[in-house]
Amino acid sequence: MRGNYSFRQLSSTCYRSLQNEPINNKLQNATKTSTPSKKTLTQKRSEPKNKKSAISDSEIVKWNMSITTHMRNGQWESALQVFNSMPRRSSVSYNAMISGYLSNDKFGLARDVFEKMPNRDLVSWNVMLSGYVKNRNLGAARVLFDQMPERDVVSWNAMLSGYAQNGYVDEARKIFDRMPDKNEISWNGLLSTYVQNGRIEEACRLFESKEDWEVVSWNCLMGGYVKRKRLVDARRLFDQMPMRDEISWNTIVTGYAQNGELSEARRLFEESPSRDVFTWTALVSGYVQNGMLDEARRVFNEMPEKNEVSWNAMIAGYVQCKRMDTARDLFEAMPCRNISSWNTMITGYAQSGDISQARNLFDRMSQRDSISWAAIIAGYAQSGHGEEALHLFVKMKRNGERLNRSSFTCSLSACADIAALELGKQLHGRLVKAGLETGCYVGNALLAMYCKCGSIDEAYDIFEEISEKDVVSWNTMIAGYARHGFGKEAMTVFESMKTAGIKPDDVTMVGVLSACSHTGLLDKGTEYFYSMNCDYGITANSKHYTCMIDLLGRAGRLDEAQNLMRNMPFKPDAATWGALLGASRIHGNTELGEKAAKIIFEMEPDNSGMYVLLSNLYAASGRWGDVSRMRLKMRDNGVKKVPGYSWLEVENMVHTFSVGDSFHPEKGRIYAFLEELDFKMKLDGYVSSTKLVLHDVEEEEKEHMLKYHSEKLAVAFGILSIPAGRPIRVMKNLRVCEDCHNAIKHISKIEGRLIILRDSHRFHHFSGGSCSCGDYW
DNA sequence: ATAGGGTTAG
Repeated sequence: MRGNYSFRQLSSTCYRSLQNEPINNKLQNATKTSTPSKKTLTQKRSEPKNKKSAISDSEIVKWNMSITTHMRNGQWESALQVFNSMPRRSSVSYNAMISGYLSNDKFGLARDVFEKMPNRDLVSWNVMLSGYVKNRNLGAARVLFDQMPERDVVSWNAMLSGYAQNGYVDEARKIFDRMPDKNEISWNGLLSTYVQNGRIEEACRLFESKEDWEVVSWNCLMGGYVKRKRLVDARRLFDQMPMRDEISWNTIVTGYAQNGELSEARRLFEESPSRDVFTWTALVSGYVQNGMLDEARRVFNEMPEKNEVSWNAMIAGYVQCKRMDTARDLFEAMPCRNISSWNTMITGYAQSGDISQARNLFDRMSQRDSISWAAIIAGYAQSGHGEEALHLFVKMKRNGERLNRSSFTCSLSACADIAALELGKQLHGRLVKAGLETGCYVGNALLAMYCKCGSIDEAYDIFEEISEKDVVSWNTMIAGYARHGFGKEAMTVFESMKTAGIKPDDVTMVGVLSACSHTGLLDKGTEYFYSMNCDYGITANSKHYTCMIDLLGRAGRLDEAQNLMRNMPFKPDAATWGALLGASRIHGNTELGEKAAKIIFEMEPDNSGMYVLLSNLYAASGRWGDVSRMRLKMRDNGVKKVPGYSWLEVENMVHTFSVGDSFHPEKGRIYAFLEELDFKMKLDGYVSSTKLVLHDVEEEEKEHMLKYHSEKLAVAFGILSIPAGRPIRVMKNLRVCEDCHNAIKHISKIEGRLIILRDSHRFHHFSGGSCSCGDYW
């Protein structure tokens, strides 16, 4: 219980800090660091003026060049020293400082210089404008643009590019139309607006409306075709181009390399007049993406020069093939690691299940970006460490890290895993505030979160709001309804999916079949199973077979289930045997259950759930000797029984309970209430069924222990602390036991409450004395 | 000193 207790505290920390944490940490820090330089800037204003005439303009030019050089090398402190020690400064000196700060990502410092600058010229305004654009602060950019005393074509082009990069195609077009004079960059700006925002047909029309495009624009349009995998169109442009530069060759090589046409990529690579790091890297990455790792490595070894990106591409190749040791060797060997290199390794470790190595690297990084955070958060979320994932999300916010779609979706999936509905809703709110709730990627994450947190109606609302549903959206909704036991609804969604013209895939059919299985629709499920190959060209995989065996098993057709299993085109895995074991349990077939469990033990000696299932099966038929042998076997094999616990959220706090819990501060009230309930339940006809306890104890003792099962404690606490009329949502890490299931049905009737219980397998909606699973789980 | 195109990680 102590272990769970720490989980409770951890989770409540997450909640509080998400609500109260200051939003402007980063801003405050930024102003803090910039304060001293402000002072030095103003101090130096009182320089001796008499020297002014002694310094020639050509001297000043030398100082200015020194500033630029320092800034280019990233030494902005040295640049500031030069600037401060200048006897006289031209506006070029100021402009060099501003643009230097901007290219070193010191936006605040750049703005300070700009605001302190005595006589701004047009370039100063333009530099600052590009700074706002680069910082994606379009509003401020537009204010500055409107304030400018005069504008040249550079100003207009900067504004145009700002709108383009942020997806404001129509605004960009307006700027283009209003421009007093246009140059080639303006034309290219409009073209790239269309290309960058996926409006390739408009780009194409614009391109055809004018002759004499520069090579940049040819490359831009060709790149657009490559991104949309329209290789034939890209190649047509490439062949038509009046002249080609290195980028043209790189673009077309990349196009073929990324689309699996490696031999054509290779041919053009050999044919190109010159090759730079980009060309080489494109080829390496092409081989990597096509799983041709050895060929990739050969090219990589031949490269005349490599940069970080080349190394990262090669490392990513090994990561994809789960060869983490080789990836690590390269990572250690590379001379110029950047954030991406670290991120690639972290992602690799996280995906291969080695979360501690991932965390190790994450902690060792000197600089992290939003991808590093997303990678580690996703790593924890996907390996079942939802609490730690959310903990890191909060930490990330506190560090002032910019939240993006990816960090949100990872955290939403963590919420889904631990069923933190309230936190998930807060994230939803923040997504809307940040304007990031659009797009089906985020929509799908929200949808999955609401499904897994037991809020199926809100899930459906989200589902309806996703404007461009992809196959994942449909699959998530179908699987969501299936897990909640709403077979009819799942079928309705499946039908509308087909009407909408979305082709069901193998995942869809797993959802559909499990919907049938969770609702007991044997005939419908059988029909789908046998017709899906003919109807949608989907060949049944082991998951489909498992659903089918589950469906037959639940219906009591254990022989047919076994037959199907014998005739499967592949070897049954642990999940398939698990379906058979579950069916044996429901129908009390100890012999078959024993057989299935033994096979599962051989496949997964660490699966404690199976030991418990089998023990319970023995206990149910009074075979106590076998029960104790199981316990010995578990001990000898070093398998720890996962302790059962349940949890629920009340006012942003997660409360956790386990069997016989005596830690909760409200335990007195809870236990008293349970006694009271017990009395009422017995009047309602409840008889406690003790056959599923994993202990050989006296009958009375057994009943006592059952009464204190974690889900009962959690439900009792929920009724006491959640206002009437609102559903009580309880989660349990294991499958709900039969006695608790029975008891909660009575409780829902006696108290007139809707109780939604998520166990490790599915959802149960209890109300008015019955459960949505129809006692089938 | 300011505006436009190509390679990696999610």
